[in-house]
Amino acid sequence: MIDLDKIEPSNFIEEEILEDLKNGRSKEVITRCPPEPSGYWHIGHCKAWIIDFETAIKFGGYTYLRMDDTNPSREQGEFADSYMADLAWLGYTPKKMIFASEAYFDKIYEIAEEMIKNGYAYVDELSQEDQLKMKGTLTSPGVNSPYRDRPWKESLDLFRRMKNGEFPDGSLTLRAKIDMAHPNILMRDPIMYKISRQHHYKTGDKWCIYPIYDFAHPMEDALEGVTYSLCDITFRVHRELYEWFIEKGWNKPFAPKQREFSTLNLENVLLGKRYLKQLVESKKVMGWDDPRFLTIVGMRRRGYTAQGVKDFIKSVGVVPSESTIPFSALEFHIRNDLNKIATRAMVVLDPLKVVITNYEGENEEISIDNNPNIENGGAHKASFGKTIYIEKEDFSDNPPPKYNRLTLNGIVRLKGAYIIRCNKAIYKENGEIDHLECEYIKESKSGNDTSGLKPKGTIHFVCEGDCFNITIRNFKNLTKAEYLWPSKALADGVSIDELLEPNSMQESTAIAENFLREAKTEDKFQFMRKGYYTLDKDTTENNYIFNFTIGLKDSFKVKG
RNA sequence: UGGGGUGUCGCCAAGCGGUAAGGCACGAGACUUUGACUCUCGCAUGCGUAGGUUCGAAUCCUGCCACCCCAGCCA
Repeated sequence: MIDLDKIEPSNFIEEEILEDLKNGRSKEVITRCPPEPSGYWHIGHCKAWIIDFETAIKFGGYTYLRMDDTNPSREQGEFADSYMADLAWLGYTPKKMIFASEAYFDKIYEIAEEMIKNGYAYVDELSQEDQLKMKGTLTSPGVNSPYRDRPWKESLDLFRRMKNGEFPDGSLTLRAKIDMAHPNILMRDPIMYKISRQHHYKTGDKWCIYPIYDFAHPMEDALEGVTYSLCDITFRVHRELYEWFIEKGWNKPFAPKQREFSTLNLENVLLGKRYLKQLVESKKVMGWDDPRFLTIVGMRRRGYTAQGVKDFIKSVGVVPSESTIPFSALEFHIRNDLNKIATRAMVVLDPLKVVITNYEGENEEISIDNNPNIENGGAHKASFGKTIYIEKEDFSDNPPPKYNRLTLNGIVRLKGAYIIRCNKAIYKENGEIDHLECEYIKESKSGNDTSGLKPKGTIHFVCEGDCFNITIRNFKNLTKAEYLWPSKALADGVSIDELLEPNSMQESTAIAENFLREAKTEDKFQFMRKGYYTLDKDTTENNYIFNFTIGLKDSFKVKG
């Protein structure tokens, strides 16, 4: 049993729940994660699901995964499995996976009949256009339908015949009898059931009438025993209707509560389903799991961690007010988590050959810590020898101020190995550097340094004979930085080609220490001094592909 | 013009009548065999605005202003 006195509510919803629990309004916290199975989840959905699960967990309750599949024209069954996988990745296990259609259609229908008998609902014969005309406007009241006050027996008979398929699609509707002059337009006799002969992926052709969200959702919540139905702020105005249906349609001592929080708005991120779909279908990206997408599968392939995503969502907070989050806030949490878990490795992205002139014989073994931030994090073997490669940018024959790397006649430490001094740069005919000639300081071996030398910098390297070529997929933001709101830009008429950042994915080759051959798909690494990378699923034995996840912070600034 | 929601640092966000937490970003410095990490310091006389109540107001009251959402047989 949870000790209520020990719970610290972290937002306004939790405060209310705690209060309910303490005064007996609620006995337990049961939430639901109700996707409409019609597309892939993205980081925006994550916020809602994380709140659903975390809220329940905090109070010792649980969460159902409920497919909100009341509209046969939109849903496809193929997504259900992907949702389970996405939740598993986020680290959540639903109490049960439920298909609303399968589990509740019969009961919701019975409730509708009861409501007709109690005078709370009627069958309307008005066309969709006429209903719209009589709805009124934001500032003027609506007009009652001529069928509004027909005897309940007549409505019940018509409703049953609707169900039996006696009327064409769209000809009749079941409407809630509330108030056509209500200031909240949603309360002006909203539709509860429509006639639609579309094939449903789950219930097949069993039904030709389908309940509308506003009626179906509160009934599903109630039937399921959900105590807190958490949703985004869009539904704030629906709350009044939700409560009306609970009162008139459910009317039992227990009643679920709907509470709302604001949606997640991330700058520079394209999330609209139709736009992503367009990019996938036109092959401008690799698929729904393209690492440039912030779909869950995309983030996963990019190398983001579930923990990082969760930390980010939690940092944003649960409030009812709209907010806009800069992308750097997400990056901070991803980097932060990766720093804790990623294995360090040495990879040279842009190689410059270095010959150690005073080194003779076989390569020798050196040791690289897997992660200096983890106590007893272990280490792996690498090599040092006659020929090595360093980054081109780690050498300069004309160094800017405060340059801590290798210079002509300067010294630098090779990570995990020796201090070297550069004696000579050999140039090609075109003036570019071809390779360097350096000497190593024998008594400066890592962990055993008696040289007394104090180089200002440490650089990474790989050793010939103990390395292999890998493919790097470099990513930039999918859309141009000047479009803070990509979806809005598209809606405003900006073309997709104008919006897209050119060459946001580019492949290159790099040289990696042999240790990386052991990498498995989705393993996460920090290529020291460069950034975080993860092994892509496209990897083959002869072609290791690493996706660039995110760079390290870099406070070195070259002036001028 | 009706109804609902929201306004606290560049961006999030605590605050719930006792004198503005924290994080991101940014800047300065220390440390460092990753220019990472870590650490230290700086960063709102001010809480949309105008009044009022109070010994005391971001918090209570009143008026005004700004922004967002709502008229699918979508969710």
